[in-house]
Amino acid sequence: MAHGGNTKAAAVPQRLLAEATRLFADRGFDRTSVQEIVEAAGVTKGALYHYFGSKDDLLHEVYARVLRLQTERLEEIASGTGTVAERLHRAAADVVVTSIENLDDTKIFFRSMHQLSPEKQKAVRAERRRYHERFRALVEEGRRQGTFRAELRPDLVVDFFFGSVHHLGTWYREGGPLSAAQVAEEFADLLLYSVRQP
Amino acid sequence: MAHGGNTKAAAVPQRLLAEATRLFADRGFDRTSVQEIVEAAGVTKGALYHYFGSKDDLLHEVYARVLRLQTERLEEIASGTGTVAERLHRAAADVVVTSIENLDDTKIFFRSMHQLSPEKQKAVRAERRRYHERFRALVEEGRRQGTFRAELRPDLVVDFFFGSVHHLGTWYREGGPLSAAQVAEEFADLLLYSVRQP
Amino acid sequence: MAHGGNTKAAAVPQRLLAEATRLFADRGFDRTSVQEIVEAAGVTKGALYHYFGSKDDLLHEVYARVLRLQTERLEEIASGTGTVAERLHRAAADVVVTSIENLDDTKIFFRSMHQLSPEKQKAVRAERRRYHERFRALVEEGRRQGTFRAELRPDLVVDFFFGSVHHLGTWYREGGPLSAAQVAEEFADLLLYSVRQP
Amino acid sequence: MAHGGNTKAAAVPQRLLAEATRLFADRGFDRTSVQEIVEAAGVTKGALYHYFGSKDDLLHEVYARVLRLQTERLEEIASGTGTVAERLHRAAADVVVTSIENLDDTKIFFRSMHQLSPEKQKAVRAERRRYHERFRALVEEGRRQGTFRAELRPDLVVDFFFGSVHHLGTWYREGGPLSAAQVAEEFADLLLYSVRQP
DNA sequence: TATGAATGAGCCTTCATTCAT
DNA sequence: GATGAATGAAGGCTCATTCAT
Repeated sequence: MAHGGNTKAAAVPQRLLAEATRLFADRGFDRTSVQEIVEAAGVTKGALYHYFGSKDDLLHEVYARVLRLQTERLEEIASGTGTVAERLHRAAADVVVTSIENLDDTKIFFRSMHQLSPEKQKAVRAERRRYHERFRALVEEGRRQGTFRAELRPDLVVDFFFGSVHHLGTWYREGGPLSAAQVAEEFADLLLYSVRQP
Repeated sequence: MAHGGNTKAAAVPQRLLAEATRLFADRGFDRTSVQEIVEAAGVTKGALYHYFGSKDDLLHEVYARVLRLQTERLEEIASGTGTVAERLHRAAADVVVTSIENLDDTKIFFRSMHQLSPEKQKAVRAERRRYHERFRALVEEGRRQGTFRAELRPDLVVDFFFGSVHHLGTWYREGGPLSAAQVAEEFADLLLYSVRQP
Repeated sequence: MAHGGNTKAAAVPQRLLAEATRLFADRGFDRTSVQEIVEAAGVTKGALYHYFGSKDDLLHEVYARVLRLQTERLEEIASGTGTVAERLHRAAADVVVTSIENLDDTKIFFRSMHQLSPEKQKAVRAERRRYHERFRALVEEGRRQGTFRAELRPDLVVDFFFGSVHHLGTWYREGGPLSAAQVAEEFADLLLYSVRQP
Repeated sequence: MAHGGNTKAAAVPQRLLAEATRLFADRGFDRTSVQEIVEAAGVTKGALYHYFGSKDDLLHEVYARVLRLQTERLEEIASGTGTVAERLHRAAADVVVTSIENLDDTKIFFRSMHQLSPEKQKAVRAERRRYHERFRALVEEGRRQGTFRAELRPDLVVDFFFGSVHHLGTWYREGGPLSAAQVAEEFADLLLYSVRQP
C-alpha cells in the first residue's frame, strides 16, 4: 500500500491546515508561529515545509478553500429557479449561514488578507472580485426588471452587504441567543427591504 | 514664546501618533516596527518611549481619539431635532463621512483591534459598545413608534450597518468615482429602506 | 558514528554552559550579554535559545549542577564511617576543596542567585536548605553526644561556616600561596575547634 | 539664609543616597534604574546628576560611608584595653552588630562590589585591606604571645571570619528569632574558640 | 539648582526558514 | 517523508547620560 497504512501520517497536511486555521482565527496570522502550528498538529517543522512552501502558503490555502466553496454555492443559487428577489434572498441567507458555519475562516478572511504576500493577495482579490461580480449581477438584474429600486448603485449594495457578512466574525458567538439561520433570515430581509422598490 | 520657535520639536508626540496611524493603516500593526515609526517621525526610539509606554499604547491612543470623536457626533445628532427617521439617516450618513475622512483610523479599527493587549481591548470594546448602544436606541425608538418595522431586531440592525461602515476601508479609495457624501447618502438610504415600515 | 566526526558541533549545549559559567563568574550575570556567551561558544543566538529557554535557564543549570554534586558528596561523607568529629571535619574540608575546584560556580552562586527569577530562586533555595540541613544534622549529632559544646546553636554554626565557604571566590586565587588542600585543612580545623567541647 | 530654608531641598543628596541604598540592597545595583532612585527620592534625574557624577558614584558613596564607620570602630576597639582575646572578641561582636544594624549596606557590599568601575573597585579594596590588616594584627598579636594557636594562619582566619560576617545579609532577618546581640555573641565565641590555644 | 526631553547603544528574545541526516 | 539543530535578521524595550532652559 502506497502510504495509506498509517492514517495519521496520511492526514498530516489536513491536520496542519486545520490547526493553522484555528490558530490564525484565534490570534491572527502574525501572532501565530510555525512552531505553534506544528505542535498543535503533532508534527515537526520539517513536515510542514515538506507539504507547504511557506507559512504564507498555508494562509493562502485557507483562502482558496473558502473562496472555492462560496463561489460554487453562489453559482448554484444564482442560476437556480425563482424570482430575482427570491434568488437574492436565498444567496444572501446562504452566505451568512456558511460564513457562520466557517466562522474561523471568516475571521481570518477579513483580518489577515493584508498579511499575504502581494502576489497572493492579488490572486485572492481577483477571485473575490469574481464572486462579488456574480452577486452584483443579481442586483443589477432585479434593478433592470424594476423589482429593485432604479436609483441603486449595485456595486455599492454589494460592498454594503458584504461588509456586514465579513463582520459576523467580530460579534457572532456560537451558543449565543441567535442561530445561524435566524441571523441569515434577518440579514437577507434587511438586504431585500433595502433594495426593493417599495 | 517658550520653545515654539522650532515647530518640529514641539510636536513630537503628535508626529509620532500621526506617522503611527499612517503606518498601521498601511501595513497593519504587527507589520509596522517601532523603528519604522520613529524614522518616519524623525526621532529616536527613546523619544517614543518617553511619551508612550509601549507600541500598544500608541495603537490605543489612535482608538481613543476616534472613539471620542464619533461618540460626540452621534450624541449631538441623536439628541437633535427631526423625526427619528431623519435623525437615523443623518447619523448613518455622518458616520460614513467621518469614517471616510479618517479612513486610516477606520482601517486600523477593524484590522488591528485584536492585536491590542486584552485589557486595552476590553476598554475599547466597552467604549464601542456604548456607541452602538446609542445607535441601537434610535432604531428602537423608531420601532416603538411604528416608523420602523415591528419585527426588527435593533441590535442585529446595528451589527448589520456597522459591518458595512467598518469595511469602507477595504474598498473605498480617495479619488475614486464616489465622493464621501455620495457613499454616505446611499448607505443611509439603504439603512433607512431596510428598517422602515413600507 | 552518527555525527561524532565533528566534535565541536556535538557539544553545543555543553560549550554554551561552560562559557556562560566562565563569563558569569567573571563579570556577573547582568553584566554578561547573551551575545557574549554565544560568541565565546562560537554559535549564534538561535542555537542558544534552541537548547535553553532563557538566559535565566542557563544560570539555573549552573546552580543545578553544583547543587547536585555537593549534595551527593555530603551525603556520602555524612553517612560514612568515623566519629562525628571526623565526619564533620571531612565534610568541611571536602566542601572547601570542591568549592575551590569549581571556583567559578562558587562565585556565581553567591553573587548571582538573587538575579534568578523568583520561582527559580525558590527552587535553588529549597535545594540549598536541604544541603544545609544535612550539615546541621552532623553538628547536632555531635552536640547531643557531648563531643561538641552544649551551648552551640547548630543552625548558626552552619551559617557561620558556609559564609566562609561561599566567600572563597572573593579572595582565593589559583596559583597563589595556598593549595586547595591547605585551605581546606585550615578551615576544617577552625570549624572543629570552634564547635568542640574543649 | 544660604539654602537651609527649604529642609526638603537641603536633604536631596541624603535622600538620594538613602533610597539608593535601600534599592541596591533590595534588587541589586544593575537591577536598579536611575529612574527608580529619583522617583523614590521624589526628585528628577537632573537633580541626581547635579549631586553625583554617575550611578557608580552613588554606589561608591555607600561603600565609603560603611568603610569609614567600621574602620573607626575597629581602630577604637583594637587599641583599647583588655587582653588580646577580649579585644578580638569585642571587635568581632561589634562588626556583627554593626553589620546587622546596617544590613542593607552589608548586602550591597558583598553583592555589588564587582559592579563598580575598576578604579573605584580598587580604591574600595585597598580600604578594605587596611581594615582586614588591622584585624589580622590582632590575631597575630594573640598568636605571638601564645594565647592563640601557634599553627594559625592569621590571614586565613580573617578571611574565614569575614566570610561569615558578609553573609549575614543572606540569611539574617530582622524580627527573626535571634537578636543582633545574640548572633554577635555566638559568632565571636565561635571565632575565639577556633583560634584559642585549647 | 533643577527639569525633562531626547539620545544611542545595547539587551533579551522570537521566528521563518534551511539542510544534513 | 520527516527530523531538529542551527541560522540570521529583526523586534520591542530599557537605560545611563546629556543638555537647553
